[in-house]
Amino acid sequence: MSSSKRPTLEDVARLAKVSRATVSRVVRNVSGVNPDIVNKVNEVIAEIGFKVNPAARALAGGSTQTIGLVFREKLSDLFRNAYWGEVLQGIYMIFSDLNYQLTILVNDEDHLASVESYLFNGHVDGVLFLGVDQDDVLMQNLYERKIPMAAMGRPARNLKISFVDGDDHAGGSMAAHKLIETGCETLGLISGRDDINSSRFRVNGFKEGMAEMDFPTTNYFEISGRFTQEGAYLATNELLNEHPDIDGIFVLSDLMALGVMEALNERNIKVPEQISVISNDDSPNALATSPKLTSLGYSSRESGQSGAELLLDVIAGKPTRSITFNPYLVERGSTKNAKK
Amino acid sequence: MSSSKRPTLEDVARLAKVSRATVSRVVRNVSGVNPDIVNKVNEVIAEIGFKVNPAARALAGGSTQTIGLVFREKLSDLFRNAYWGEVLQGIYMIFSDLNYQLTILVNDEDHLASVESYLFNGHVDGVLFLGVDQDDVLMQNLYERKIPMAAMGRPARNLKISFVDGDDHAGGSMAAHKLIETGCETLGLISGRDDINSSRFRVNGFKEGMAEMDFPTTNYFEISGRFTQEGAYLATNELLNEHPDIDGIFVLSDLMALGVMEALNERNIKVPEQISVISNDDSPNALATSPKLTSLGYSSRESGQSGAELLLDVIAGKPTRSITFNPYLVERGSTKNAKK
DNA sequence: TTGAAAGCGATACCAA
DNA sequence: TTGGTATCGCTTTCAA
Repeated sequence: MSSSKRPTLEDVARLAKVSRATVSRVVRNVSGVNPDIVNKVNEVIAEIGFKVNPAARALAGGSTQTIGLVFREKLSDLFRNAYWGEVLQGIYMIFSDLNYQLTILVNDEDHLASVESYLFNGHVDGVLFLGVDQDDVLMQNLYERKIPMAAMGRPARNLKISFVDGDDHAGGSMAAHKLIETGCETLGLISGRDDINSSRFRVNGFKEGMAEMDFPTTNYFEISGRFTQEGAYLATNELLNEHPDIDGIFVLSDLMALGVMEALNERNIKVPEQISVISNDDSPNALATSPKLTSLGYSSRESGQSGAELLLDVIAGKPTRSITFNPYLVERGSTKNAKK
Repeated sequence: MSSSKRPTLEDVARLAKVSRATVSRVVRNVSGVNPDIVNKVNEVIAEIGFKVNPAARALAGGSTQTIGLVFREKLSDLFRNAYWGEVLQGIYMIFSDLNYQLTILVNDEDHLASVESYLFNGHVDGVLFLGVDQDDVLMQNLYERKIPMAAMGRPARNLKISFVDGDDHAGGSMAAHKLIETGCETLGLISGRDDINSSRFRVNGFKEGMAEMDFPTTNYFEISGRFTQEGAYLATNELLNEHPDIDGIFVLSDLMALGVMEALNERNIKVPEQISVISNDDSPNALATSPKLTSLGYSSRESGQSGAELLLDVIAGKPTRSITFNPYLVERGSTKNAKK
């Protein structure tokens, strides 16, 4: 009796005794259809288990129901950073509820051309950037083509796109205050990469925090850990070789903090007795060390949700906007208590 | 002059003075087309920058060029496990070269229905499982519908599907040998979840290893860490409370090992002097502890590549097959040297 | 080996 | 508010 093929709009139309156009309207929730007809059509749809064919829809000019997720790091690096897992979880929650598919795109030199061609060719309804470079070619190009997008992280200033970000500047400042308040007298900062905005912002915030506390700039030393565990390990050793009197370290990510702790451990330096450490992300990585890390964070899962919602708004044609999350400091074992 | 729209097959056909059908053949690399024509067509394609429209292709019954990646864990948990990053990196390498898109699917209770409907509705050419449950409803259902698939990990025995796996049994055995050889006399094992095959296999392998070494079963204790860091932390404490004389621990994943080390640290137990620890995965997580973890591994990135290739074969209609990677033991600081 | 033409299953414009 | 219908761009018989 029933054909072996999947039911189509046409089948629904025939059974409901209406036109395909009407069924299409019902399916897309277009207003202005007689409620009785809506019910009738929905009944038939449920009965025969109709599902729109996304390929047909896309071809006919409708939405693709897919979102391009652009990662800035190699996937293997990405997965070392539990922070992104939280973000992604938030993103997935929003999109999967709306039946959007997420497709993985890696924004590195090897894949730039293919990713770009993919994105330019109408495969996606919008693009969400996980992390932003200072000078992002892909983002720039997509921007020019007016492809709907949003970013987790602050884009270069000349791009008017929606984004969500932690207030990195404020976070950096908080770290400085905390370290100084707990008695540190010589500070080291393990930075990430200057081409990444959030990295620079945190550094600047840290400096401002020191200034606010009238901390002498001569007692402050900075080095890059390149946002990798290994890089931070090396950086820490270099930093301490040159400035053995450092007693407080601010490191810009939990992942790098792993490298810092490793170096400190090897040197038999007690944390926080000899050196206090403040990290950034408040990710599960911050719990993996001993002592556990005092870390700056903001709700990463929630921020992922916000990013998804921002993108959805852009796709819907709403104006771009941005959301900033205030940082909080989770005090764990790697810092001392504030002095009176 | 040039229309603002993307060039289509038809445009190519016109310019090359052949039929659409012929162009289609050239594009799909179908054999039996006059070489001269192939060249001509390819020239035109390059010239006007033609790209096939995937929606049209899919609608017309061709491939979708997308692969469904099925994750078994919540994304936030997944990202705590650097192991999967390596696997995914390998997978991405293969598929991105072939212009396949990867779409993220999470196989948990909340999403089962939507994921299933997505997969059943011809959105993908094939499905790759990242991790396998003992009793995987989704896999079972896809199997019945004969949707091309492959798995990272060993599926339930009644499903004839392609998979790649480490030899978990052998790995478990190696761990037992190593621990016993280095002088441990009371062994604890932090298992994962019994419903996950690789977990059970490792446990069985471990037991067999003990038997081979004539190790008394009365000196062996087992507890589940549920494959989470927190779970392993709790499990370790419970285990040591009941059996304080344990001097060797085998824990089934690096992630869980983080929890084990945390517990050991809190108890001021020296590793490996008082307790030796062997972990499993040889992932970046194994480097995050102090001392670093001796861990069982097999090339995870390579295995990801193999998984991708296996799936591609299935999609191409080749028979199912499986690949087993032999485990190796990376000795780091958490174990002692073997006694003479 | 090549071409003609019939779909594939929606969307959206234009009338009614 | 509803329906008719052209259209999207490609694949795939079937003939020639």
